[in-house]
Amino acid sequence: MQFHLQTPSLGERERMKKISESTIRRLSRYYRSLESLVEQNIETVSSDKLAEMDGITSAQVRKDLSFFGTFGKRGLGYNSNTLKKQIGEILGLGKTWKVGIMGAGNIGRALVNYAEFRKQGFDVTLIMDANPAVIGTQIAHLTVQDSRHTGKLIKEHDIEIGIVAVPKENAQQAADALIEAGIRAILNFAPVSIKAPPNVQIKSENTTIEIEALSYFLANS
Amino acid sequence: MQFHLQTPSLGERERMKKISESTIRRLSRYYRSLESLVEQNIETVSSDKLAEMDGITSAQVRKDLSFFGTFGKRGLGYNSNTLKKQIGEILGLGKTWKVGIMGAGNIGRALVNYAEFRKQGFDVTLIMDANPAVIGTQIAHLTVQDSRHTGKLIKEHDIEIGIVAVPKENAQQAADALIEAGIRAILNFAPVSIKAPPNVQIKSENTTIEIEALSYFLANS
DNA sequence: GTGTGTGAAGGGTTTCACAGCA
DNA sequence: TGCTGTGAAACCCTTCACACAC
Repeated sequence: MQFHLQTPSLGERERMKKISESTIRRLSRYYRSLESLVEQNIETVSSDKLAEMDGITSAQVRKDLSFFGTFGKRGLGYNSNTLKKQIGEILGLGKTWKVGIMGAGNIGRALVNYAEFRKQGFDVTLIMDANPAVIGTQIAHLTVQDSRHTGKLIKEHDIEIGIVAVPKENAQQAADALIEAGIRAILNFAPVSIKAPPNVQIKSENTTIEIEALSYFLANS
Repeated sequence: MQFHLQTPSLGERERMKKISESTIRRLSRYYRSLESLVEQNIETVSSDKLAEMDGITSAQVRKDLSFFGTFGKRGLGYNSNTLKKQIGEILGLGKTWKVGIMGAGNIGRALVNYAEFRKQGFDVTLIMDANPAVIGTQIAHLTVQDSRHTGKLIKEHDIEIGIVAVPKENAQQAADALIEAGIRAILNFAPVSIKAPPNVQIKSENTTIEIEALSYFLANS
């Protein structure tokens, strides 16, 4: 892949200065913007345009990209489709990731049907719950499995990313079961922070925090 | 309220150095941790303990609080219940905020029933959709309203916080309708960035970004 | 001329370390 | 003694500004 000629390899990148969390998140945004440009058949894009689409500065866009290689043509800009693929590669979207969900409540069920996931290569192939009344029921193409067998199920389904979608009281326990089963990347929807060893990556989606930030804004302006 | 004696008033705070987004988000986390301590009848807490619960440093906790006043007793720590109330006050949780949802799909429906919202004083009293097949149907205690009447509905229900839970193609348009109706705080669940005038605050919940950050981590380690 | 890539400057946030008070 | 509150230092991230390539 031509891409690899201009981009540092994984090994090199590991030796390099650590890439910041915010850069990664913006990359994900650029990716989405580029997707939309490609759909509209817009072949070329400048850092200025990309910045405007995401409400940031063009210098930020160029700096973010510069950590991973040089992707543009001076005086011209970037090829939308090529840049999209290159960012996709950086983000690890080149492969399909197998995703397993812990908790078949509102959130768990919604995520099984979340079209954006499959579109980006996240394949939900397992959903588990502890409630006997829920185990065995069908959610789209999946049958809810018994979370007492987490270890076995995770291995059988080759799950690489775990999602915690259980009530906050059980969140740590659910995460522990996933980690125990070898999962090293967890997306947590419960409104508590989860403890994990440093080799396990946890990201949280916490609606309460977002809406309280809005509350703060409204209360203080 | 005794609290106001030691804490800068809104007016004072406005004149002060702007509080960072991350500080606000951490405040929201401390609030949740304190809630749990209060439930366990733990009366006193140190910045160290609070930090440990949230996986950060104690200096960070003390610094965050110091922007708003002095809440602790040297050599002792903080009173859990008092600090909880004080942070709640800062975050504007002293009042009930009326919330309106745009979009009665999976996410919209899940949010109507989200217990954590009501618990923190966010009261969902309106849900709207554009689809005639959905308008008029019941979701818990709410009847789905016609989004063509957004302006009127928002005013009738005194909505202060809007939630965008429509497909990404319609997200900007949905936000525009809310802003047009006078909404100044929007929580966006669509995976696109929304443009708004500077006096309107937008927070986004973007699951795709979080899971792609996990993908990056797995692909690069 | 146009827009990228990037060192250097600037700004902001976190961590340090300790004075001060219970 | 123990833990808070906080200036100062360290660190990190963003913005600037311009050489350079197309």
